[in-house]
Order: sequence, then structure tokens, then C-alpha cells
Amino acid sequence: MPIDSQTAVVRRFNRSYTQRIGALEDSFLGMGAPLGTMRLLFEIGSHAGTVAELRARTGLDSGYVSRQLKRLTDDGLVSLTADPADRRRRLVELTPLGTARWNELESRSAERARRLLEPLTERQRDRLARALAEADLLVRSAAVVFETVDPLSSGARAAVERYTAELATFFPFDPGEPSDDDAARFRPPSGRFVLAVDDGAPVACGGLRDLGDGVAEIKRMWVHPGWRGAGLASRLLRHLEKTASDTGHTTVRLDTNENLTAAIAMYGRAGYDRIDRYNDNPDATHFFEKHLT
Amino acid sequence: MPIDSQTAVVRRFNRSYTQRIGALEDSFLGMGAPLGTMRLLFEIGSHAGTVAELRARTGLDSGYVSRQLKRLTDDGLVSLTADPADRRRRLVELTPLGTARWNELESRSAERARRLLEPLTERQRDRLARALAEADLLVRSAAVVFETVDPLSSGARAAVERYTAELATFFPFDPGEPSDDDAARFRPPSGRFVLAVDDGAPVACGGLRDLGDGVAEIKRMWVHPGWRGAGLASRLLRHLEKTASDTGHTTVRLDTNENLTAAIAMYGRAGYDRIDRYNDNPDATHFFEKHLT
DNA sequence: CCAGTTCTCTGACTAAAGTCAGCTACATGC
DNA sequence: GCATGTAGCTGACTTTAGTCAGAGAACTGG
Repeated sequence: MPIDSQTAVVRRFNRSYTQRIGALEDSFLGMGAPLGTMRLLFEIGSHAGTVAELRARTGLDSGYVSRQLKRLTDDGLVSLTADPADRRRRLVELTPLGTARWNELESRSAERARRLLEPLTERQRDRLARALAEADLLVRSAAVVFETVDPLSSGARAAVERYTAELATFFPFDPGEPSDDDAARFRPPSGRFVLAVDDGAPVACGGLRDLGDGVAEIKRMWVHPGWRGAGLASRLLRHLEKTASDTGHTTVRLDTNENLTAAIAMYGRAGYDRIDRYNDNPDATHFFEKHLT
Repeated sequence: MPIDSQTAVVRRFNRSYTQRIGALEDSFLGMGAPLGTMRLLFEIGSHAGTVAELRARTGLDSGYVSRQLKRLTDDGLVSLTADPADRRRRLVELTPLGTARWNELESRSAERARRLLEPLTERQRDRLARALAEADLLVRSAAVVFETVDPLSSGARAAVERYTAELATFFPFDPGEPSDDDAARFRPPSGRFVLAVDDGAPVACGGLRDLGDGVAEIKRMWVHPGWRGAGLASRLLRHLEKTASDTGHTTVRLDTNENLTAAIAMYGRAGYDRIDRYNDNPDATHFFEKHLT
């Protein structure tokens, strides 16, 4: 389908959807407080924290938030306490009364979603839920951005940790201690470590290191389980290939284990060719290569 | 899938979607005029007409609209002319300058949709477009309401006209002139004519008439071609069955033509049994019946 | 042609939403 | 312990969005 038709589909959907469902937020109206205040209450309830975090998440002005919080505390819905770690900061959280109010917001919004589904037959409801789940995964995956980070940054370490933990469920695997030497190979100039980030949280990662003769090796490629099936791995792989090419490589190689069938299938789809063993990695059983054009 | 899970999917999608795409309307911002004004400009560009129509469509206050229009005319974006048919009314339309502005809104909103798709691979874009097209159809179909109308009302006539025109493409079919006698059979107390309406426009119809002995007959069932595949026909059929039951019938019958294979399949799914010919309709080849419980 | 109705516009409001500069208390690096 | 910076608060403001009660012109049925 050409991109213009796809764009048209998105816009058409957008129109139907916002028109019929309206902003979900409309359900925040009529609760005795203006929409902005309720929106903030909802945000606090979804994730308590400092005022600064709240501001960053909502993109609202400092003075504006301050005043809204005053209103919410006056109404007994949220509590503000000085952060013991830095007493300039203030921690915001819901009071029991605020939680009750938040639950009300939750159920209103659920009610709204239910009213959308209600007129449909069971079969149609299922189709709609399936379609929206698929769209959700893809929309969220489209919002993921790739960042080149230091292999020892906290985000990279967290991702690699999950990667190794997961590998260990497929076969006996001992990652050893993360060493500086090892990490250095994933740093510029010849290496890179890429983190896929959604809304600040790492959801996938992959490293590139130089093997000499214009060959780069892809290592530690991992996708968060909740993000699989959305093609994020393919996008990451393409991104890594482009990065390898940008750092002067003409070929990428990788090894993997026969138990990782989904990964092996993906490498095949992505144009990788099976090659002979090129290293002595005892965990690897399959070896792939792709020439970058 | 239980309805609570379906509700959760809708809400989750809603959150991802509105967060990432934002209200599409945000793209109306930063055009030198406030959002409300631009929204109205967009609405006028989408469909010119009288001020009253515009108000009805947007649900805005008369005074508010009047002021917005003043601003738009002052800026040379729209022109107001007295309606020759009723000089109290005023016709609103875009000036060439206004059209240029409207095109800008259009391209901004298309740009926004494109940016959503852009990071995705072609395969993912296709999946997303497909999922949203499916969701669009279902969401819009959920918003369709069934109304019992007079069989000679303008909506009913328009729908039946399209129905007969379409039948004629399947086999030679002459509806004859719409007669009062014929229409009367689809009126209360024993008959009904049901129109499915989306946003004021008829998208499906179906009539019920009494055959005696607690039997009702479904006739002139039609679904707008753009609305097929969304299960609207199933919903309409269920609605007609309920209506038949409410008017004291225990059985519904219908006849159809062998060329209408999709309809025949649907009757099967809906629990209808094939029966012997029960009338002398020369166009009918298949006859169905269902006992209402 | 008159009474009542309809359509749009105007004046006079209000509440909500947001902006900005400056203030105070606290933290940190030298 | 002092300069510098940061987090949140406050006062004073503007813009936007929307409401409501009429006024005036134009239409309609009797």
C-alpha cells in the first residue's frame, strides 16, 4: 500500500475515533473540578513522584502546576512532602481521598470504553479489540527511538542484564562480570551500543563491535518481551546495519543459538546468509553474515 | 475475550494513541489564530453551508460561533452572504485565502499522520493501516443507531431506492411504483421499518411485515456497500428479530436470491433454517425461517 | 398585515488555562 | 562559608473558551 493511502487511513480513523470516542479526557469533566486539575490528579495517581517529574511528564508550566497542586491539597486529594534526599524537592502522592477520586476517574474512563463496545456483537467486539491491540503495539513501536549510548550506562546495563537473564532460560549461560575491556569494544570509534527507548524506558538493545577487515559483529541484541511481534527487532537490526555502515564496515556478522528460532527466522527474512563458524563461542550454533550495500 | 479485557485493550490503545499522536487538532495550533477559530475554519472548509448547520455540526453556542465568524471574515478567510432562500440565514464559505489556509491545515494533519508511520518498516506500516481500517469500520459501526421510521419517510425511501437499484444489478428486477398499500404493511401495529443511521445518514435498512399466525417476514434488508464487512447486517438482523418478537411474532421468514451469496451465508450463521418456498415471489430462490425464543 | 417564531448578532459576563518575573529555601562546589 | 544554582511558590497578568440575555431583521400561518 503506498504511504499516501496509509496516511489517509490513519487520518480517516483519527476522525472517526476522536469524533465518536471524543478525547477520553472528557470523562474527567463534571467531577466538580476543572479538567486540568483532574488531569493532574490522574497523572499523579498513575505515577507518584516529585513535582519536577510531574511537570516533565505533562509539559506544564511550573507556576501552573504549583497552583493546581495547591488546589488539590486544599481539597485533601493529594499530599505534598519534602523529599528527604533533597528538601527543595517535594514528593506528590494521592491521599486516600485522592485515591478514591482517582478510582472514580478510572471507572469513568472504563465505562466510556465499554459504551463504545456495547452496541457491537461479541464477534465484532473481538475483532475491534484485536485490531486495536495490533494498532497499539505498532503505534507504540513507531514512537520508539534509537539512541547510541555508552555500553556501561545504566540503561544499557539494565537491558543487557535482562538479555542475559533471558538467554539463561534457553541454555546454560554465564555472562561473567561486566568488564571494562569488554565494554570498550562497543564504544566509538569502531563500536557502538544502541538502546531503543520508549518514553524513557529501554525496550530493546544491540551492540556492534569491530572484527577487522571491514567486518562488524552484532552482539547482545534483545527486545523486551512485551514488544515482540511489532517488528521492533527488524527495525533495530536495520538501524544497527546502518550504524555499522556509517562506521566504515561493509559486512556484519552475528552468531546465535539454535534454540532462538524466532531470531533465526528474522535474520533469514532480513537477508542474512548462513555461514561457517567464525568464532569459538561455545553457546553459538548458527552463524550469519550480510554484506551491506 | 471477556468484555473487561476488551475494555482494557481499548483504554490501553487510547492512551498510547492520544499520547503519541495527540489530538489531531493540535496541528491546528501555531497558525496565528487560536485553536477554536481554526477548528471552525476547518469545519467550514470540510462542508460549507449555513451558520445554523455549522452550529449543529459543532455543537457550539450561537454567540460564540458568531464571534468566531466575525474574526474569520475580518481576517478575510471566510465570506458570509445572506441565503437567497431565507435572508435571515447566512451562507458561510471560504474565500480563496481561506481555502489556502484550509489546505495548510490539511497538509499539517496529513504530515502528522505521516510522521506516525515514518519510523515503521513498510511491512509494519501496512499492518498498522490494515488494523486501523478495521478498527475504523467497527468504531463507526458501533456508533450506528437503529431507528423505527415510516416506510415512506425520506430516509427510508432513499435507502430502499438504493436497495432496489442494487438488486437490479444481480437479476432483472422491477420494483414498480412505491404504493401506499405496500408501505402500509411495514407500519405499526403489526409491521415496522427500521433505518440504521450514522451521523444522520441512512446506512442500512430493513422492513418487517406480518404474515399471520405469529410469523413476520423480513423484507428490503440492505446495507450500504461502504459498511459491509463490519457485521452491521448481523446487528440489523438481530434488531429486526427483536422487533418482530416485540410485536408478538414467534417466527421470522425471509426469501432471497441465490445470487446474494453473502446474505445467504449470513442467514446461516444467524441460525436461520432453509425451508420450502412459502410465497410466489418470482425473484426468490431461497427461503429461510427462524424461530424466536 | 399582524402575532409569533426563527436566525443571527451584540454586549456583558465568567471560568479556565496558561505565562512570566521574581522570591525564598535549600543544595553544592570550590 | 560564600557564590552559584535549583526546586517550587506567588503575584500579576493575558488569552481562550464559553455562556446568557436580549435586540433586530426576516419569515410564516392565519
